[in-house]
Amino acid sequence: MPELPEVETIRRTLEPAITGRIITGLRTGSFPGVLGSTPAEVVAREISGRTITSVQRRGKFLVIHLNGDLAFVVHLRMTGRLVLRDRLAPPERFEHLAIELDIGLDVRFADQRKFGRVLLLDRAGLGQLECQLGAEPLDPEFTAGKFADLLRGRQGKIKSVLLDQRLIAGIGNIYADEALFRAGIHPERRASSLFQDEVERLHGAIQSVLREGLVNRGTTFSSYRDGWGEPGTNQANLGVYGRGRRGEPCPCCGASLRCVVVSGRSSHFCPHCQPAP
DNA sequence: CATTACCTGCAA
DNA sequence: TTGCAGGTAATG
Repeated sequence: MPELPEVETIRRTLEPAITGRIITGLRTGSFPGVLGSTPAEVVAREISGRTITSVQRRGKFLVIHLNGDLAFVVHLRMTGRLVLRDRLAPPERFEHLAIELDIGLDVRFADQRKFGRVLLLDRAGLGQLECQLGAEPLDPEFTAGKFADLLRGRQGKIKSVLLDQRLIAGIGNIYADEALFRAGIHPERRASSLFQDEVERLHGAIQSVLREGLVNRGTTFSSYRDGWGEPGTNQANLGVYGRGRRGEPCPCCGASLRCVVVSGRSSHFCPHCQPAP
């Protein structure tokens, strides 16, 4: 579900609604492990009375800053959701956590598969997170030249590089396949084998698929919802993702799309537009 | 690098 | 009933 466009869409829906609000309480459900190893009572005591000062995103992480150098760091993994609900609204399906705000609103975390986490971190914890993450692909500093530097000398497959959060933070399986398709590059090409024009095309394709995903408020196949619980519409904008398994026609040339496993992930591509290495 | 584990629901 | 899922950490 949640790659950069989805997490950023959630951030944009939450930010105006919860910035400046005071946390009044915390509720956990049947899976307190959502908070990591910190007991819920400890988290509740630490955050109660604190003000939400900003809502940021870094890669696929959502960061809810509180006054006094603490922050909730949320990772949705595959099926996590973060939604705003009235205090009196019935629990979400698979709800594991509710952060209660002073205006009668809850920030609720729900996750069918229990992979996602909501961690309370201090300044040191945020520093560790930051140093594990690579470039922000939509940041103006992420130029084609910087991208080329990342690829230089890398023997791994280009798709693995795109998915490696230590190199570029925020791309997942959907947008990786879409960017490679748009750039006409096979997912199993070696990163260092790309020619300069291919690097530039792929750089542009990464930015355009992410920007379009944002404009369309994310891709919803099943579980993804924005901060108000609404689905995105970018699924209608995809060229190859999810279509290789049934051999659907390439939207560009009509060839039968294919699906192979690359770095453990299903990878959809057009054998004609993206020639094998 | 490739495989497995973490979980659960859903489509084939 | 089996296999698969938008992610990542751990393991061989």
